[in-house]
Order: sequence, then C-alpha cells, then structure tokens
Amino acid sequence: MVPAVTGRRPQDVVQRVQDVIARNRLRPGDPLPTEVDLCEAVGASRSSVREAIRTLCALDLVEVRHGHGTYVGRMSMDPLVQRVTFRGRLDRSDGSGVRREVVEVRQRLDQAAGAALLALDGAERATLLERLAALAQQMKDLAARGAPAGQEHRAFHLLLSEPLRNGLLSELAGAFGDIDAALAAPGHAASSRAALTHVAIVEAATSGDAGRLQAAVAAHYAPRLEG
Amino acid sequence: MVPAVTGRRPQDVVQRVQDVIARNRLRPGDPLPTEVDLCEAVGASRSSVREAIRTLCALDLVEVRHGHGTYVGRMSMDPLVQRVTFRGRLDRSDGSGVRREVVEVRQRLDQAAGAALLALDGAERATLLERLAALAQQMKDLAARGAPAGQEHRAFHLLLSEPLRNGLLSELAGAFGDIDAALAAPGHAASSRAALTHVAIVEAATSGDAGRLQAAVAAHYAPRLEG
DNA sequence: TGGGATTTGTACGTATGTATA
DNA sequence: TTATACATACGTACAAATCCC
Repeated sequence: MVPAVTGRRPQDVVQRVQDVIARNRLRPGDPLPTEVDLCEAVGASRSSVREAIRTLCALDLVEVRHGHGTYVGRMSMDPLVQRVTFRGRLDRSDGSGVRREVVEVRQRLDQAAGAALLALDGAERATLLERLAALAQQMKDLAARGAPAGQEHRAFHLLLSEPLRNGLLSELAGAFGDIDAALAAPGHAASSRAALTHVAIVEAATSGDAGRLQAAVAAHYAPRLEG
Repeated sequence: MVPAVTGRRPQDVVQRVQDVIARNRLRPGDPLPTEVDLCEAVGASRSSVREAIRTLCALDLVEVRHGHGTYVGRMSMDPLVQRVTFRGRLDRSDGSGVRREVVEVRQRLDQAAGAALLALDGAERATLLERLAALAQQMKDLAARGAPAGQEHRAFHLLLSEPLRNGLLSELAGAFGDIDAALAAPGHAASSRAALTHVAIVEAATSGDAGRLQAAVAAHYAPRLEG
C-alpha cells in the first residue's frame, strides 16, 4: 500500500481502480467503494481518484449516481457513439465522409443480419418476422401522423441483428444507428419514406429471397450513400 | 461572476469544451487553450475543467502532455479496445463468450474484406496481394526463429481491410485485432500455425476463388471458435 | 549548463446539492 | 422534518515536467 509518490500518472490511478473492480469480481451494477475508501485503496487523493472515476465513467466502466454512489457501469458502446459522432461533426468542412462510412457500416451489418435471418429455422424466423413487421407497422403509423419514430427505428435494427447471435455485433448495430441518428439533421424526422423501406425489408425477408432482401436493405440506405 | 450554482453537470462542461474545439475548427494535433484559459472560456473552475478534460482524454478526443499542453486527440478506437478488453477479462469466470464474439467479428470483417479484394481490378489487386504475401512471409520467418510477429500480424489484417474502402471498418478491424491480442494468453505468441494460415489466405486470394478464400479465412479463426 | 517561465499534476479544505432513512 | 452519507463544485497552494533563453 506504499504510495510511491513519484511516477504516478493519471493513467496509473485509472488502472488501479480497474484492478479494484477486477479483484473484487464486481459485476455491472455492483457498488464500488466510496470515494474516500477508494482513495485509501489506490493510495491517491480525492482529486486524483475523482478524475480516474471520470475517466472510467467516460468509458462506461463505472456509473455515478449523484448523492448515491458509484457503481460498475454497463460497459456499453456509448463512448464509441460519442467519439464517432463528434468526429462526424468536425469534418463537415473537409467532407472526408465519416457519415457515408457510418451508413455503409450499417448497411453491411443489416445485410449480414438479413442473411443470418434467412438461415434460421422456420418457427424462429416466423416469430422474428412477426415482431419486425409489427415494428415496421408502428413506424408507418407514427410517420402518418408526423410523430417521431426514433425508438421504433432503433428497436427494428437491433431486433434485426439478433440472428447474428453475437452480442458485440448487436451492440455495434445499435451504436452505429445512434451515430447515424445523431449526425442526421436535427429536425429531419421526416420518416415516412423510412417506414416504407422498413416494410419492404420485412416483406423481402418473408419471401425468403436472399437477393431481394439484400436489395431491400440496400434501397433503405441508398439515398444516403449517393446524396 | 455568479456561477449559476445549479444545473451545471459535469457533462455540460464536457460539452462546452467540445464546443470550443468545434468552434475554433481545431484538427487532431492542434493545441487547446491552457487549462486556466479554458476555465474562463467555459466558466468553470479548474477542477471541473480538468475532470472534463479527463473525460475527453478517455474518449481520445484530446491528448494531454504533462508540462506541455493539451491537444486535440486522434479520436482513435483505443477506448473501444480498452473497454471490450476489460469486459473480456471480467467474464473469465462465467465464460459468457466475449472472446468468441470478438473472434467472430474479426472473421466477418476479414471475409467481407476478402470479397472486396477479389472485386478489385487486376493491377490494384496484384499490388495488394504482393504486399500481403510479403507480410505473411515475414510472419513465417519470424515464427521460424520463435520471434513475436505481433506488428506484422496487425499490419496484415489492416492491409487486408483496405479494399473495403472504409476508414471506420479498417479501424474496427484494427481495434478488434488488438482486443483479440490483449485477451490472448500472455505468453501465447506461438504463431507458427498463424503464419501458415495467413499464407493460405494469400494463396486463396491469389487463386481468385471466392469460396476458397472464405474457407481459408474461416480456417484461420476456426480453432478459436470451437476451443 | 542552468535557471526561470509556462503548463499540467496532486493535494487539501470548504461549502453545497442530493438521496436515503 | 431532521439527520446522515455521499457526490459536486470551487479555490488555493505546491509539485513535477517541459521549454526556452
């Protein structure tokens, strides 16, 4: 527990807090020691520990609830969303095309998911298609009365990614969807066209025609890849 | 100078610093104002500004050099690597399979890249294949004398991703490669087999047979997806 | 070579907002 | 409502690293 006063960069304190989490086998949602206890555990002052917590908070490794305590975070893709979104906002000028790249990634994810969906056995596929159809219908209804359908849109693509049977890929699908939404024009919720393309995707998937499904997904993203 | 005591959460200060970067059109590597100047610019104390900087640092949006200054960061995928790696380390016990998911993502990325590679025109493809072959050969040589080939391994998959013509996808390929390496057993640099599968991938790509290339990539990752 | 200026890193004290009992 | 525990915010002082003259 010797403090070793020199050579302790901020990153070292971060590492030690990570070690505390790992050593105590803490799971997401579990409470961390209080700040003062952490100070003793890692041998640093409150300021340093607080900054380390802020770092880990940015990485979503811990979560802070004001007046309540600090807890192990969900370790989500949120930091990725923030970072790429900010990068996208920056190169408005040079037009290096982060937004186009984001749309491309989404298209690839959806197409891979579509292929996996068609490979599911009949019963499971039917259930999934039903839920997807319900979401597409909701989007259509909401668009009809000019209401935003962001939640449903997100849920659709997240559900579509389930056949991939890979939590990381699903998280990436959600993350890039969020980035896409954040980079879209603020008031651009005119999603009557989007609702239609989603219905088309479900219909293509129901038909079982792989080529048609790929084309439907491509058509969904096409206007954003050219314009 | 009344600080408007309420309503200024840490996240707000972070946002304001981001705005400073965006407003001044700063590019990666450009210097930010000093901490004290930032305090005035965003209207917060140095402690708060420092915590915000720490947050942005964790996201690789800024980079801090002690005694020198604060600079706009490279906005890399490093935070993603840290997060997923940490998550992978945590579920050693329950074996929920983060590592398997990482390998799966890599395989999908490489297979997509392989397909894109075969779609390149002859000259460009030939050049790329040459460089890939050279890297594979280097890996073989290094493995033969028991030397680590981490750099070459990374370079191989990064180069392979280039035909995708998508910087984000290439970054993801690099990031998941790094995660994979970090989660591998520490002394597990026994890469004589890895070198061979890389040679096989290049040979399959050279043959122009799409199916064979997909199989070669699959064979590269197969042992990690079953064991 | 060396010292001074600049900038970030660390520590501590104090007051305040917030949630729980 | 009160009391307690905790995070939040600010300010100040000093230490350490880097640069420049």
